[in-house]
Amino acid sequence: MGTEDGERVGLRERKKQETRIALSWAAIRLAVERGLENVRVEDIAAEVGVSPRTFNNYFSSKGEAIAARHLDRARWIAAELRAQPASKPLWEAITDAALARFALGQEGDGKHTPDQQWVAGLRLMLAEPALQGEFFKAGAIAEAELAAAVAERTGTDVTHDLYPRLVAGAVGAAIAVVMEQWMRADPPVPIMALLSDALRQLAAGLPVP
Amino acid sequence: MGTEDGERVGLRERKKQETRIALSWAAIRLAVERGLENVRVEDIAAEVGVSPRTFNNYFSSKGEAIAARHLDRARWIAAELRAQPASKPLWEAITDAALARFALGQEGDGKHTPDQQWVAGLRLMLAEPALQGEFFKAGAIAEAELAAAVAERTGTDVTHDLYPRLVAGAVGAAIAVVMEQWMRADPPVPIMALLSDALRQLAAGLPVP
DNA sequence: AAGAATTTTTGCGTGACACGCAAAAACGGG
DNA sequence: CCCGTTTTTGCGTGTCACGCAAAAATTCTT
Repeated sequence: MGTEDGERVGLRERKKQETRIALSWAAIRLAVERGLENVRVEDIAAEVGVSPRTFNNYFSSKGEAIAARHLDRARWIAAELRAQPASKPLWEAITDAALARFALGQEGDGKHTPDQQWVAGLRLMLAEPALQGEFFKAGAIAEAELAAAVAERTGTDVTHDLYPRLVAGAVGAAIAVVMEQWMRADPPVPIMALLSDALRQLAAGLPVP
Repeated sequence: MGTEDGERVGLRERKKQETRIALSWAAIRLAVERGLENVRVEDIAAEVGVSPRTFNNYFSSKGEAIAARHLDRARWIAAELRAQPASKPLWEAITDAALARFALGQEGDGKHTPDQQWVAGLRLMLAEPALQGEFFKAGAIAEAELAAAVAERTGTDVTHDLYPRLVAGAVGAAIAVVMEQWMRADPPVPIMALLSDALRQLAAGLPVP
């Protein structure tokens, strides 16, 4: 066991992550192009230049592969919260953390969003019933990590106290609602505005408007 | 078409609902007893006295069958909210509606809970990764109905306003957290207490305790 | 009440999938 | 440059979801 914990990225791990991500993106791209039903596992594997059997070494289903990108992205929110200065009040920190993760796709100029692919994937996951389960499951995993981060920050206990998971759940729900709303806003509205608005309402106790 | 809208329950629909529910319960019971992996669709169908093919006329997967009971139960919360007097403030109405739906399994006497089966199913759905997706999906459907009820009551618009879905999402998350906490509370704690506490915290803006 | 018209159930066939297992290939370290 | 470990791959198997059309059941019509 040569290196300690600090440098855990063996050149091998790196490679694995790369194919993992490549498989995930390939799955999304193909599903968006031809529709989920017209994509076989075989196609995804071929796209990445890997055997069909190998696909199942990374993901146990098409849906999991597609949701993987969403999961990774959602995980980062918890990490971002931990990175916030401890002095910042909780809700402010949460808002900043969430906003930091969504600083994308909001410029209206000619610049084509690089995450257009991700948005398409999101739209797909919300539309296809076969994917919705995986989508929510990913959200739940991210919420668990967020709950841990909240517990850390507030000095509460994830297993005994309701509070951290309550916060994580509410925030997760808010993000989900915001993303959905943002995707079908006909006169496009900046996602940051929606998000900070939603979180503000949450922290205000969701009073009847 | 003889009867109006009032009596829409044809004797036929009734029968369908019955087999649907029977299939669902059978799926839960078998999965709880032997573990999900050791239950084939064939077994569930046999249990109800119906052909395997018919099972798939009702549910498109084992998971969906198991989650069906949860879905039905969750749906009732929206209905219960609509039944609350319009004069009651929103959060009070929501709390009462939710509590009404969970007035079960909380007596500590020798009486064996009739919903023990349901609790076992719930535990199963949270434990088995293959079921979690369906579980959350059911929650999302119920949340959508709850959002509609909230919109009705508050005079907001489900499609344009963030508010009703925000409330529904937060309440859904709270219920999920409460159920999870309740199921693994070692000194059993009444679910009603947990639930009203969680909702109170929500309505208070989730201040750091 | 008997036949007609729906609706539901069923059987069969098909395409796809997830996964266990063991051989083969790739890779990293000494 | 060879050895041990990890990863990839091929193959076989059991399960599953679903389309389709015949058969059975149930409701409606007159």
